[in-house]
Amino acid sequence: MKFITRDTDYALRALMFMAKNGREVFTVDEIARDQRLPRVFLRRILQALAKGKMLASYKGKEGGFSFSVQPGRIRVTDIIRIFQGDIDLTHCFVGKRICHNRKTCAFRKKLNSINQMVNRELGKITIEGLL
Amino acid sequence: MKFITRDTDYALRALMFMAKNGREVFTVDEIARDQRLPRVFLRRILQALAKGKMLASYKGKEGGFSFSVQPGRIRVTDIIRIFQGDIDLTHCFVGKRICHNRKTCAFRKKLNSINQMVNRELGKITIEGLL
DNA sequence: TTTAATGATACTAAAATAGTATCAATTATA
DNA sequence: TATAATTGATACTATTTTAGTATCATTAAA
Repeated sequence: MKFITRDTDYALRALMFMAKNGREVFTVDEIARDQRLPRVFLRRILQALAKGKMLASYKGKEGGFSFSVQPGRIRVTDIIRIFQGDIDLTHCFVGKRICHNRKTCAFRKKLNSINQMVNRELGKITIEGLL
Repeated sequence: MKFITRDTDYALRALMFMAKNGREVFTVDEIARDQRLPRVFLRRILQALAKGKMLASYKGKEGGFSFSVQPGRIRVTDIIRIFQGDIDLTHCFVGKRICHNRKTCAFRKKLNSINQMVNRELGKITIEGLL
């Protein structure tokens, strides 16, 4: 059961690396080298983080990526959301054919409360907290 | 984020159907027909449930499947376990390269406690409880 | 103007999931 | 005892998702 996909994983590693080395701007290449991650793939990941407003990006020579949000304010759930969408454990009964009574369904209620709990707890952990 | 795969889903539906129609023995075909599930696939699913000791199976004419555990004692987690393995949300950092300090890692601790909670809560719901 | 960076996007590869096909073994019953 | 109706086992195919590559365009510093 895969809860964290590789994009999320690599993103977290990259962000942790950046946070640890409190510098300003990092290029894809230096992160990839240090963390031993596939460059081109990592690049797309950092681009996504930039689109998701977690990082700022600078094109051209001497360019790279820097935090646009403090590492202490980036939650694990924010990263998961960018790569895997909202955490939603309630996509259970495919097509929902069985769930006529979605509002009263005990299973769904239970899944919902579990879901909230997972979100709440993961929302407490930030990049900084991971160091 | 897919928490429940299709096997698990179909298995739950089939079991709910069986539990609802308190009869003894059901054939794959009648369950498939009623629930509109792909027969051959469903068959493999019921076979797995039999291997997992949730159902008893009877070969030959007039054969089929029946509960070998009361529906009130079959937990959702039992079914998930059969098709998706143990619920484990802690498979995070691929290869664990980053997690030197696995014992002290705050993230892992958090994931572990979330995991326990999910298991505990889903362990409270049985097939009977889903009806 | 060159070089070192990201932006965007199309493509390929690998793995997981979903589903089919088929033959063997078993059992009730005509 | 032969037949038909079932599950057991297993190999195969198809689809979808995940992982990763290739490449050209754009930007900006030196």
